[in-house]
Amino acid sequence: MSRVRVRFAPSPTGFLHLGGARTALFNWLLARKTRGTFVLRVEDTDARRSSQEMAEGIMEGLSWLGLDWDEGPFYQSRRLEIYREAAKRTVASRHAYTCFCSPEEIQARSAESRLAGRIWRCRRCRNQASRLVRSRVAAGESHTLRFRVPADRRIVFRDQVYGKVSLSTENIEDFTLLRSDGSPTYHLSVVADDWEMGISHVIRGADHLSNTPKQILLHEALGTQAPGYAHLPLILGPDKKRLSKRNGAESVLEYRDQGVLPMALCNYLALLGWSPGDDRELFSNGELVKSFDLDRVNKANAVFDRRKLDWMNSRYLAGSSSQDLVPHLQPFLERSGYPEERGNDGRLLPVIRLLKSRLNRLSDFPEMAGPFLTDDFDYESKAVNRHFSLADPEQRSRLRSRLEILAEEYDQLQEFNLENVEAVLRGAAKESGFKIGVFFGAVRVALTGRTASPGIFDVIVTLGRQRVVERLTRCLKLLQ
RNA sequence: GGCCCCAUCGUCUAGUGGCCUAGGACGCCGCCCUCUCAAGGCGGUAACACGGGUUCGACUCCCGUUGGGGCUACCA
Repeated sequence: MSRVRVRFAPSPTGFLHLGGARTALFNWLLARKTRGTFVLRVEDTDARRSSQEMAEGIMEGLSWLGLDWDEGPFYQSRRLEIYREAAKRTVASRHAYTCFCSPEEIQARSAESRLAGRIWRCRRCRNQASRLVRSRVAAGESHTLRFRVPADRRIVFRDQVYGKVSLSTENIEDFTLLRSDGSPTYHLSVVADDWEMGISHVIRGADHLSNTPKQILLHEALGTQAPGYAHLPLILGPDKKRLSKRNGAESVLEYRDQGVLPMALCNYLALLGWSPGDDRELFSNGELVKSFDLDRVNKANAVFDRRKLDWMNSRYLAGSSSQDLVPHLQPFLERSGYPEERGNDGRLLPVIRLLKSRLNRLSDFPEMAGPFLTDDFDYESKAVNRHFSLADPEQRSRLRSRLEILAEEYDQLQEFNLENVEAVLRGAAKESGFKIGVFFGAVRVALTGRTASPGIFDVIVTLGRQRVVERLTRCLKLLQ
């Protein structure tokens, strides 16, 4: 079997959205699984709509996801000679013809044909004598190059996902090869490049399924071998409509900025349209590569479900080592005003260890970690009201003195470890006469300002003796 | 409109003629664990779009209907 060479060929006219990322991922997975080559090609033949910024954004997205490419980026705008050469050959072999119709003219006539349920052909230009064509071109008349789609042929190809697909040429219009400015259009450049770059498998969205016969026709005309095709079902937004700006088609970098881990997104995307055939859902990068198989790709479109992504992300967060999370967490800490935590791993790591299993997104961390990173955190009024504002003055003073004693005990404690801390706190609760939940609740508020936190003993040990004593003492005045 | 493709719980999916009184996951609900909140464990809720065939037997094969998506550009 020949070497696998696949490509991801985004058009830099928009962001790398979920659909594009999934296409890139599947190409990458196949390349890595087969030890093949993953090529990045930027399809920027439409100069008007393409931009270098978009291209860079797409590459940033790919890099973030960990989808590294082996060759490229190749820009089609810098390979125009290849397409012009290919175009020339189609003219020489009479597979293409020069069309002098104006865009307006064509639009009107093709709309007309569509209404009649037919496909449009430019009968006028299709069979013009070549001498006349030459003189009109020489006279500077604006023109395009069109593919001469043969009459009444059935194009049949085998798609690795969809199986046998067939289409009659009666339903294929004479598509444009070269624009009036001489630049190639999509079909020409893909076909020329896929051949020139030795692409073995074209893996792309199913929106190209109907385009494939045109490209096969073009390969025929150029005398080149068509690659294998595998079309991927589309990813739909929550409303079951196609992904659009308002509907999940934002850049994947948005997910990064919202605190999604790249591996979590890859894992989630992999399961959109593909399944391993067993019950596994959480994959390491290596397992994904090993398990991936084009033959197990689904045909039906899939709806993107943010909640499942969040769940998966939370599993990755919980399963990551605290050390590995540090760099991912840094931007969120800085954004929340904890820039001093940079490089301060010694202080950060225990907090990550404590909180990582409760995070859904990286962005949840600063808020949750507040009481562990600074003394200047807020006491939730709800928490203070519920746990400190005891109506009974006797209870208030009892709680107050008990917390005061607790602070003293912690201050004096020999070794400030989990066992000792727990023993002391349980003892204090017992002595206080309050129910354990009530007493622990008060301590929790005193230490974190919240009603919810990790296990109180872990909180105490993570905060450390000094802060615990300080905070217990500090909150006494709330109980005056 | 024409052509192409698709169709299992709300969502992602397993299922390739009998193993299906349809399995897993997210979500949701309940219980357990428990100092709170998560996590975790256990249990529950919920689907073969519809109608015809084929067959001893259809979620699985065929046809149609309906629904959805795609293509129909000098966009990709």
